[in-house]
Amino acid sequence: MIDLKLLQKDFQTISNKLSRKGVDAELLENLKIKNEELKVAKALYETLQAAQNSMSKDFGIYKKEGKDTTELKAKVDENKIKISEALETQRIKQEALESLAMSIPNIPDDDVPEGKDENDNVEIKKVLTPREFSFTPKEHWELAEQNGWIDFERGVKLATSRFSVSFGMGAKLERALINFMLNFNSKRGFDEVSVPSIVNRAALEGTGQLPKFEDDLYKLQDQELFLIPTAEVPVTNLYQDEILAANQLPIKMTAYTSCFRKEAGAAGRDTRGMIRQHQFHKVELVSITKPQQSDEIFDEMVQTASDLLSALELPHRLVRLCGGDLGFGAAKTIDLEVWLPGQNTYREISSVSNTREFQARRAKIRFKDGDKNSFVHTLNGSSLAVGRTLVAIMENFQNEDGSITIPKVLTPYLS
RNA sequence: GGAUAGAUGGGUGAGCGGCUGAAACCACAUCCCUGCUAAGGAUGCGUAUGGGUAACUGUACCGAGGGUUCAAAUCCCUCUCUGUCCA
Repeated sequence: MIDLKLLQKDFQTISNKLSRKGVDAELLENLKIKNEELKVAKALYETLQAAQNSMSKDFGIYKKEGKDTTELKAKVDENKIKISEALETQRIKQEALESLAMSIPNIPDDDVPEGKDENDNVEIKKVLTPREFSFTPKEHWELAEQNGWIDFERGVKLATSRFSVSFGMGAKLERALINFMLNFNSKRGFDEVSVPSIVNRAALEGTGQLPKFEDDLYKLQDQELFLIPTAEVPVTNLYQDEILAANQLPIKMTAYTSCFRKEAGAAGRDTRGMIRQHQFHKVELVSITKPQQSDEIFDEMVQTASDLLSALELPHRLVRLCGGDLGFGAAKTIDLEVWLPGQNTYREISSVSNTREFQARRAKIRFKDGDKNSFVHTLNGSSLAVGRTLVAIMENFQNEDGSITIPKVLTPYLS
């Protein structure tokens, strides 16, 4: 959630910044007005309530002293009607404000490039050089089927389209990758956690998936519970509504979970293969930091994901997302894109974001900042998407006969 | 699924419907005293939000949501969660 005080104080700046994320100034104007209206309504209610409280106190004193309370009672009853009216207006204003405020995305950092969509993202650097093939490299689905690693039809049989099944070495490799990634991240100081795959509405509101993106989520039929679209949700919300001690920070965590996404609006995109599935494995990094250390930790997370790809000998590049491509909660994001020779292109395999205090404000995650409480910064990033890593391994390590060489670092995990 | 007990501030744990935003203890912070593997004393110490330069002060919050009342942590209802017992 954006800082309403800041909006009130420096409307133009906020509005300019958010316009880069495609937020209409009118919407913000509206938010500002709603905020002011709420303040007025609250002030009225509180004044009336103060009067009521003081009269009630008098009432007690009167009774004790045996004085007549008829007149006071009349006054108090009259005031009571005004209070209930004032309270109702305040409640309506509050709801209006909240529902609007919760749907406004985070303010992008100043160094976020201008741009409309992914075509305006800015490459930072390439890491490792893609190998030269003496033959035409195949795409991963062909290799996956040829090697008997992945069965797309049977996934559909069990569930629906965009589900797949891994067999044999395909399944083993997935498991090896998960373990390798978790160990790698642990060595970099990210503590391993294992969390629920189902979360409640408050958790999703905390990280920003709700209320705006309910269509992307799988929801349980009988309860207000959802399948997680990313481990970011349960892991970040671990500290929801808590005030952390300054010396607890930074908290750096890594978690493996399955992720579930409806991929609404992705019709026709990546329909073939396992680039875009409804269920996929992912190892995530989440950090909770003091504001002044979040940039440093952000870089550390990007570096960790990049080093992980390098350890797997996968060529990749770092891309700074432009304003228009930035996610709802992100102030800045760097994507890691892995080279896929079969597709002859770089594809997203990790996305590292600093949400600054956007999620912390929603999830009420604070820390003791000297003698006052401040919001923490929260960051998240994949390290890495397992399915896409498997895809990258297949395409980069393929041989002319369609067989696949296993990256050296994974062999200890496969014995 | 049924029965029953419970849910209070960082922790333990009091709390007659009004003087309770909440005793006490622990923890924590600052200071004092003293000095030896310690102890003692003083003060402060919940969260959010409004007003005020500040001192200070208004409002709300004792699992959540409703209700009764001039007045609710305290009474009533519903729900959630936890413990125990039964199936």
